[in-house]
Amino acid sequence: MLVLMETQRAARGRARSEVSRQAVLAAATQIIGTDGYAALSIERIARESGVGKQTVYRWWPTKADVVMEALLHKVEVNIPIPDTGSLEADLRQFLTTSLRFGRMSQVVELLRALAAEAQLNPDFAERFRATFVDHRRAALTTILTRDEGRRPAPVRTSTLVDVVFGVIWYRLLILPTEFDDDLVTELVTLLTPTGDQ
Amino acid sequence: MLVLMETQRAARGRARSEVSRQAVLAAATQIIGTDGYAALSIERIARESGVGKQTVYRWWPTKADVVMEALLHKVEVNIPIPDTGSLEADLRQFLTTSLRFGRMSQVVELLRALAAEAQLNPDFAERFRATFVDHRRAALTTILTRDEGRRPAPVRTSTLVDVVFGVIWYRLLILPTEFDDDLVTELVTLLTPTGDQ
Amino acid sequence: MLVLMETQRAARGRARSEVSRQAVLAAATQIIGTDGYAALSIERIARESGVGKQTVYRWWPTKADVVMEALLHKVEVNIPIPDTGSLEADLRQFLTTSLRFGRMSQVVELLRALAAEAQLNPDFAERFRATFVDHRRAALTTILTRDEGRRPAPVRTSTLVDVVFGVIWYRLLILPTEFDDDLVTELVTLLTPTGDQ
Amino acid sequence: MLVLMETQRAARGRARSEVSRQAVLAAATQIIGTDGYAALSIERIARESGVGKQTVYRWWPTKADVVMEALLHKVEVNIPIPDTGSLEADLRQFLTTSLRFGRMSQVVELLRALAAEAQLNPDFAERFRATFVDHRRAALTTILTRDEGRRPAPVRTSTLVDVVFGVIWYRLLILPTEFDDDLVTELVTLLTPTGDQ
DNA sequence: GGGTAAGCGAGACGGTACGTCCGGTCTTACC
DNA sequence: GGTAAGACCGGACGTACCGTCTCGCTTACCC
Repeated sequence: MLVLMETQRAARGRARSEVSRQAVLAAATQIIGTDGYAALSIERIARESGVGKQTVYRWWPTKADVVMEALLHKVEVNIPIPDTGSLEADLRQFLTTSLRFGRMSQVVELLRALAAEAQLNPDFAERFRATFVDHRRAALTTILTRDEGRRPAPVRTSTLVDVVFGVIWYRLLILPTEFDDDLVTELVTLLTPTGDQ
Repeated sequence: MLVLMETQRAARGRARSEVSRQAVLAAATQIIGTDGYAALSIERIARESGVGKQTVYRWWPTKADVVMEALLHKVEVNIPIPDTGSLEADLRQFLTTSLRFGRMSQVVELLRALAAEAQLNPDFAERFRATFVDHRRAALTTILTRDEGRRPAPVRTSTLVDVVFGVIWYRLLILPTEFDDDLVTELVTLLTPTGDQ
Repeated sequence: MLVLMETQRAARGRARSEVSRQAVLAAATQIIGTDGYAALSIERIARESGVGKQTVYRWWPTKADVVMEALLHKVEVNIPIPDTGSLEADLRQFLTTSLRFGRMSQVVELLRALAAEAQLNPDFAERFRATFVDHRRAALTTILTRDEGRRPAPVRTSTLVDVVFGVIWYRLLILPTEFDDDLVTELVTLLTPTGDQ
Repeated sequence: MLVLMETQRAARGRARSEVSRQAVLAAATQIIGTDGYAALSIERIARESGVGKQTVYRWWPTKADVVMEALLHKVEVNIPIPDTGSLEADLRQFLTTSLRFGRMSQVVELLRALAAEAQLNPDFAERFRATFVDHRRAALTTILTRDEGRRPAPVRTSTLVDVVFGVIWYRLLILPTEFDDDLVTELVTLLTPTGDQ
C-alpha cells in the first residue's frame, strides 16, 4: 500500500538523473582509489563527475554518505543466516563470509573512512550503524541464540556477538595486521560450548 | 646516553616556552569540551591560547598530536601488570582498570577522535598505536602468557588479546552502548581455561 | 493587417495567465519594499509568487523589466504637456508634476535600481530610456521650443532639457539630498529669458 | 603628529604585500577592459591576479572598492581651483578639466559601474561620494561663491553646482550621448550673471 | 656585556573547501 | 502550448582553515 502510494506519487518536476547519480558514485570511488579518502571533497566529486555541487548536496547529506552508497555496490547488504543444524558449522560459515570483505583492501579502506566519519558526526554514525552494523549483528545473534540453552552460563549472547565483531573491527581500525585463516577456527572454539568435548 | 646527549644539547637561542605549551593544551581541552572535537582547529587553538600559529606547528605535527598530549595528562601511560599468582585475579584487575577509562566520557570522546584521526592519517596512526595501544597489549600479553601452557589449545595468545581489546574498542567506536559491570566477569570466563571446573 | 492577424491569432494552447502576471508584479513589489532591490532575484520572485521560474523568464527578459512594469502602475507614463500660453507657467507646472514623483520614496528606490541596472545592461538601458526618459524629454522639449525665438542665444534647447533632468537625476542618484520646494522656482528662473525683466 | 603616530605604529606581523595590491588592481582593470564590469567578480580577480581570495577581502570591502582604487590611478583626485580673477574664465577652466575625463571611455565605463554600485549599496555610496563627488563639488562651490554678491538673485549656489554636475552625470548615466565642445560655453552662459550684457 | 641564534605573538600570504544562493535551462505531468 | 514543480550544470558568494612566510621583539647562551 505504501509502495503503491509512493509509486503513484505526483512526481512533479524533472526526475532525478540516474546518470548524475552514477557519475557521482564513480567519481568518489575513483578519487579514493587514486588519492585516498583524505583527498575526497564534495567540491572535487562535483568537479570530476561533471555534476553541479548543488546536485551532490541535494541527494547526499555528507561526503561519507556518498562513499557509503558507493560501498553498498561492493558489499552484500542482506546477510544470509546459515542454518545447517550445527552451531559450529553455522558459525564457521558466517565468519568465513564476514572475513572475506575484511581482506578486500579497497573495501577495508572505505570501511575505515566511514568508521572515522562516524566518530566525528553522530548523525552519520547512526546511518552507518543501521547500514553496516545492525544487520550483521542480528544475523549472528540469531545463530547464537539457537544455542543459548546449551551454553555453560554467565556470558550473554550480546557479549559473544561483541567479541566476534570486536575482533574484526579492532583489526580493521586499530591494528595494522591482516586477517589470517586460523582466526575463524579460534573464534568458533571460543564461542561454542566447551563441555561437549 | 641519549638522555645525556639531549641534556647536553647546545640549546642555543631562546628556550621553549612552558607557558605556551600549557596554554595550547588547555585551549585544546577547553575547545573540545565546549564544542566537540569536530570544532577543533589549529587556528582556533592558537587564537584562544594566545599563542602564535607557528608555535603550534613547531611543536606538534597535527592537531591530533596536541589532543594526544593533552589526553596523556588524564590517563596513566604506564600500565601496571598485576601478578597475584592467580590468572583470574590478574585478569580481573587488569580489565577493571582498563574499563575505568572507558566510562569517563571526556576520555572516551578524545579516544574516539584520535581513533578517527588515525584512520585518515597513517603517520599519526603509528604514533597513536605506540602511545595508546602497544603498552596495554604488552601488559595483557604478559598476563596471558604466564598461563599459556594450561590453555586447552588452539587459540593463540595474541588472538585472546585481540578479543579483549576488540570488545572494548568496538563498544567505544561502533556501538552506542556503555560498559556495564558484568563485562569483566564475562571476559574472564571466556579467557580462563574451562577445564578447571 | 498585422494587427488583424495578431488579433485573429489562432491562440493555440493555453493563454497567458493574468493571475500569474499580477502575482509576479506583486511579489516583486513586496520583496523590494521589505528587503530592498538588492535582495530581489528571479528565483525569489517565482518562489514567493507561486509561479514557475520558467514563466517569469518567458515574459520578462530580466528582473529589472519586472520592476519596470511594476513601476509603471505607480507612475503616469503619458506626460501631459501644459500649454497655458506662458512659458513660465508651463515650466512651473511641468516641473511640479515631475518632482512629485521624486518625493515618493518608494518610487525613488525603484528608479535608482532601474538606473543602476541600466548601467550594467545596455539592452535594458535602451528599454529604460524609451520608457522613462524619452517621453519626458519630448514633453519638456516641446515646451521650451515654443519659446526658442525669444531666448538670448547660445544655449541649445537640448542643453536646457539636460539641465532640468540633470539636476533631478543627480539628486536622485548621486546626492543624498531631497528635493525642496524652491527648486522649481530656481529652475524656472534659470530657464526663462532674463531680458524680460 | 598623527602621521608620526601612524608611522610609528607597532606594525606587528607580516607587512601588506604591495605586489599583491598592484596585481589585484591590474587584474580588475584588465577584466573590465576585456569583458566589462558585469563580468567582474572577486573570485575572478583573485584567480587572474594569482592572489588568495581572502587577501582581496582583507583589503577591500567590495569589488566596487577595488575598481574605485584602480580608477584613482587614472583620475586626479585633488581638484585644482582656478583663480584668474574672472568668474567666467575660472568656470571655463574648471569645466574643461572636468569634461576631459567624461570623454575618456575607459574612465566613463568605470564611473558608470561605480555609480550603479552606489545605488545598490549605501555604504559604498558614501565612500563613492567622499571620493568622487565631494571634492569637485567643493571646488565649484568655491568658484561660484566668490561671485555670489553679483548674482541677480534667487538661485542658491548649491543649486547652480547641482546644475553643472547634474548635466554631466545625466549624460554619463542616462543619455547615450557624448559631450561636445559647446557644452562648456553653454554652461558658462547659464551660470554667469546676465546683467553684464 | 655584546653577539647571535632560536623561540615568540602577530598577522599577511596563496590555496582549497565549505555550504548556500542564483542564473538560465531542461524535463515532467497537468491543464 | 502555457503552467507549477523542480532537477540540472555552472559559478560566485563570503567564511574558515590550511600550512607557510615574514615581521619586530624577547630570551638566553656563548664568547
